Amino acid sequence: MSGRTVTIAQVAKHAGVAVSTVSYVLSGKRTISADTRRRVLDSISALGYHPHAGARALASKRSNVIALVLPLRAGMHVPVLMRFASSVVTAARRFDHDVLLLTADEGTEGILRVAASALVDALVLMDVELDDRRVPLLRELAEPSVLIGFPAEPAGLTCVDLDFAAAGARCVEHLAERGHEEIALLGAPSVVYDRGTGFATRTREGFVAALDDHGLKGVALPCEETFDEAYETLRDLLLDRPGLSGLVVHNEAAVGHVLAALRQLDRRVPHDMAVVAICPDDVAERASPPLTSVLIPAEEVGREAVRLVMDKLEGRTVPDSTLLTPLLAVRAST
Amino acid sequence: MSGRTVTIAQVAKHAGVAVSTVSYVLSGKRTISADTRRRVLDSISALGYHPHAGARALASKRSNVIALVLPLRAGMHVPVLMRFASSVVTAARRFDHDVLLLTADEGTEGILRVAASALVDALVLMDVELDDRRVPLLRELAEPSVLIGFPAEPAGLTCVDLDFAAAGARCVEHLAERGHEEIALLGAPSVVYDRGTGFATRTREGFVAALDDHGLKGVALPCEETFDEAYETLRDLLLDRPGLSGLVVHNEAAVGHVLAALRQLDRRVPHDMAVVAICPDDVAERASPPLTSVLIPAEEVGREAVRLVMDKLEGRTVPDSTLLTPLLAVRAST
DNA sequence: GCCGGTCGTCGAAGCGCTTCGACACTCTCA
DNA sequence: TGAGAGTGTCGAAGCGCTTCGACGACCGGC
Repeated sequence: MSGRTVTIAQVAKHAGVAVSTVSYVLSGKRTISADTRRRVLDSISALGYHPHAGARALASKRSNVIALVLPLRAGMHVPVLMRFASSVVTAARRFDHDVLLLTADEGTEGILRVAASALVDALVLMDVELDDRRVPLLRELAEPSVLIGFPAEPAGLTCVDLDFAAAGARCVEHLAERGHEEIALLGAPSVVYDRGTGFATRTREGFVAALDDHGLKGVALPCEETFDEAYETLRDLLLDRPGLSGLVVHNEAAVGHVLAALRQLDRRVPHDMAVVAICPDDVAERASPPLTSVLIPAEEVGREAVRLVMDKLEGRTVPDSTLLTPLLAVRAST
Repeated sequence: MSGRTVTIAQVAKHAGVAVSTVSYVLSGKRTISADTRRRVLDSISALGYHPHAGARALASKRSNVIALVLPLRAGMHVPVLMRFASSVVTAARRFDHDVLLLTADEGTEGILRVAASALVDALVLMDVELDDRRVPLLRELAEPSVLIGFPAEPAGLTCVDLDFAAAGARCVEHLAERGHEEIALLGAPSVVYDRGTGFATRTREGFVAALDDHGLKGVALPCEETFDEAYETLRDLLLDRPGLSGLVVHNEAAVGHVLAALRQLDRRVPHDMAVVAICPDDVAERASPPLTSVLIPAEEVGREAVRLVMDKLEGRTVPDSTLLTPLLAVRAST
């Protein structure tokens, strides 16, 4: 509001107290009388004071900024990533922290840079690969970090994610309950499996294991994200397995194509083919018909990641691994 | 690399020079002999020195961070937004700046906070509405800002965007050249028009004006983003206008549905219906058939926004308005 | 009535960096 | 040969904040 950068000294003068008193009012680290506190707070809002972030960081060794490392690689579904990202920002603000956005082009260099320069206090990493180049660096860093997703060797790291194995299994279970005996999983594009991305692999493992448990026949296939490729995959699948009556789709970008392809192939949903999706709620709801789905709790994951990283910042010990239980919402497609 | 935070004083000692000399080597603001410079740079890498961001910001009054304000509102196509965002990050790094991510939930408060606390030097705002609540604030701020998109009253602001009016017109022109006489624009969801978002409105205006110029018949309609709604819109449109032979689709999320609906309605592309899309290249290429499209040059827009904001930071004067010329790529759909 | 213990506040010492003025040199040119 | 103009480097003064130790004032207990 007012002219040029207001400093804590001006606030102190205006309120008739010492600079340190203003600081203690703001941080609450020492008791301040109600009267003084009010005078100080009044002065702060009268002058429109905002503490200088750099000065604060220098003196307190805390920048109140966390890094969000978001590679945005091929085959990742961007809207889903953004829901994570957005919930990380919201959650961070609750802890009075801001979020610095790091993308992949700088590689691990960028992580080192923002950590070593004390630009950030802590890091949240998304889109984690099984064999992730960032992981060794994280182990060396003094700054705490939390991964959204699991690398192959998560020992000593803090990871949080939906329990995708349980999600895959939950879909099978649901279809088994509905009496289906032969089902298929259409997953991520094959490039995602090739890269060894954890969530895709783990869903498939959970799916395959559950097939066994329930005595069902079935198969797990990758699924590309163009209509034509999805169509072909599905057509071949139906030729191969005429008894197929249930489909689990774990691919937000392809789910629309799969439904269109089923339409084209004259399979009605759910009458001729039951479909369960693993995707965010809004995608499932907007499909036609609305899809029974295991929702990806993006908000919860982001919030949890921030909570964990803040706990680590405060020196509290946190569990290495946090798996969120999948929830299945029944809609019109099964 | 090394133990704990290395300071400039340690580098100076290691290199046998004064602290200020190290600083000048880093900033290049005074001439330093080649010999000294080398000794200093060697010490820097030997010790693994990274300047403390907070200290630097405090002393230099520059944080080397810019804010990216990204509301993520309903109806916006997230992957497109993220390409902008990602190119902003990349471009900012070229200028040795990092990017702080701000979302909408804090409202204009957040903008004021990061600017007043000197957390950021400048701001880039995305997803600008015609009547944007953030605009008045920007005018008051000492920090320079650039908008990606145009508000209704852009005087005194710096705005950059694709020239959507020209894009709409370019599509019409292309279809006119191909001999089509009656065409339609399927645009954003109606909520986006209702909100008065600039790019949707301006495309429509360009489209309508070009219709006139080329003596074509046609109509511009909003288009929702579920298959069913897109299907209905299209079916009604075809009933209404049996002579319709060309379609312009300006809606990344719906373009797949429109193609699926045309398939379902037995209209082959491009034989029975020519389709031009306004969307990123990869969406156009991945469609079946690949779509003739006006590409949204996300990378270029982001880069340009950063260039402008850096120019303003340096005190250079910049044009109020930067419109990027649309480029049409002909593919299989026309 | 004195002692020890909070409570509330202050002053000062940094935090790690940039930048300004000063200064010792080395060249040039008169 | 000496004045003037660069060069290259240094020391010190901040930048705005947090935090530590100090110190009155006030409390209850003996």
